[in-house]
Amino acid sequence: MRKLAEHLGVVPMALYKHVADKEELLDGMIDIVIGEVGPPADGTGWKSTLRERILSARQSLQRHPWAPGVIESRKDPSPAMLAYIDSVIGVFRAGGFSIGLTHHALHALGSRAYGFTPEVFNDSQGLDPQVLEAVVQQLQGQYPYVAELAQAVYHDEASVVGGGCDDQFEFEFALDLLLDGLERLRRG
Amino acid sequence: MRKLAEHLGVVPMALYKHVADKEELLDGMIDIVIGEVGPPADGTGWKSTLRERILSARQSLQRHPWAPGVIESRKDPSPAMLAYIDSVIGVFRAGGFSIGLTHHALHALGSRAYGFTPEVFNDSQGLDPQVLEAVVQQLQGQYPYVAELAQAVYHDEASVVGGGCDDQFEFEFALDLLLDGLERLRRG
DNA sequence: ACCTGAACACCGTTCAAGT
DNA sequence: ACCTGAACACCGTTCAAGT
Repeated sequence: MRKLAEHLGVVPMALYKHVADKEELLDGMIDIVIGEVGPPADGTGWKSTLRERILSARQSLQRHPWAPGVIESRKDPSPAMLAYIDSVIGVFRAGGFSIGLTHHALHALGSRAYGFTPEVFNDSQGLDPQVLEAVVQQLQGQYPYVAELAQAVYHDEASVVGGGCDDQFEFEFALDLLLDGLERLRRG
Repeated sequence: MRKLAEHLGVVPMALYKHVADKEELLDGMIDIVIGEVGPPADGTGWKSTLRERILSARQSLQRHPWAPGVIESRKDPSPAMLAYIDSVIGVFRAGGFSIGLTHHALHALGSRAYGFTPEVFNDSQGLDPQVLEAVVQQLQGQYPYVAELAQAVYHDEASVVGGGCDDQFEFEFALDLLLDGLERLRRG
């Protein structure tokens, strides 16, 4: 709040005439971001409709790196979140999913439904080949499998793409794994 | 830090003789939690081995509700995290997964590999039927699909289990969706 | 080796007051 | 209707000092 006030050239307490507290501010910020997500383009089957929509949400969120953390910290869904999730449920239902399966599907997608996945291990940024070599060397003894994986992901791909892994690919990989699995369950 | 110090009946600064800063304290705390996870019981195929291990990790984490949030906030993996993840990779590799597919699999599992999923919508706690009715009534207009789902999850199941959804079931549902999909890719 | 006290640089937020 | 100033109740952490 203090930083924002300073940025606006105003005293901290001036903000509290426009916003009840910090939580309300964050709620509003998220509402704007989610509101930027385009509507679902229908007519191509539930899977590709949902796929495009989720990837579109991902694009919106990528313009605001702070958003995932804030979204996770919300305790109640804001109106825009409800509207978005309502339309996602709508896609499932129109695609022939039962209410129960739709419910499980939402849980399975988790935050991915909003276009992001909170990453516990971050291996996406580029790494100096020399630093990598040293790290791998250190891991080798106690964590041989981690070392092997790090070697493969960074070193082997480094010559081609510049090292590290492709976040977009990983996101789509997991998304498709889930969507394909859900389609199978829907049919069964 | 101040709360912890008070809890220990000591002045805040006394803690800093045992720990460099708050981050180091949190690192140590999650090291202990991850260390509690039992070793993988081998000999039943990669899928059930990994399944049991992840569900065991989940059990450990459930004893410490603060753990998921702290794990996500770590920027570098602690030794126990590395050891755990090393053994998970080991299960994949022993099961015949290529390094590349193992890498994608880890990303797809995400925090689920550690036994938790950060939930963006929390519908697990029990709800007063009267409150539910009022909420559903309000949602009906603007968010019909959300209303329908809330109705189904809370009301219909309320007569049987007491309302809300079964976190354990949802976790296993998503986990199996991913593991089954990975098995299919491994074969292909 | 371990603990203490006072202080610093931060937070979000209240309250009473100003225009 | 909007902004201000001083203050409160918190944080994590430094520094110099005590046993």
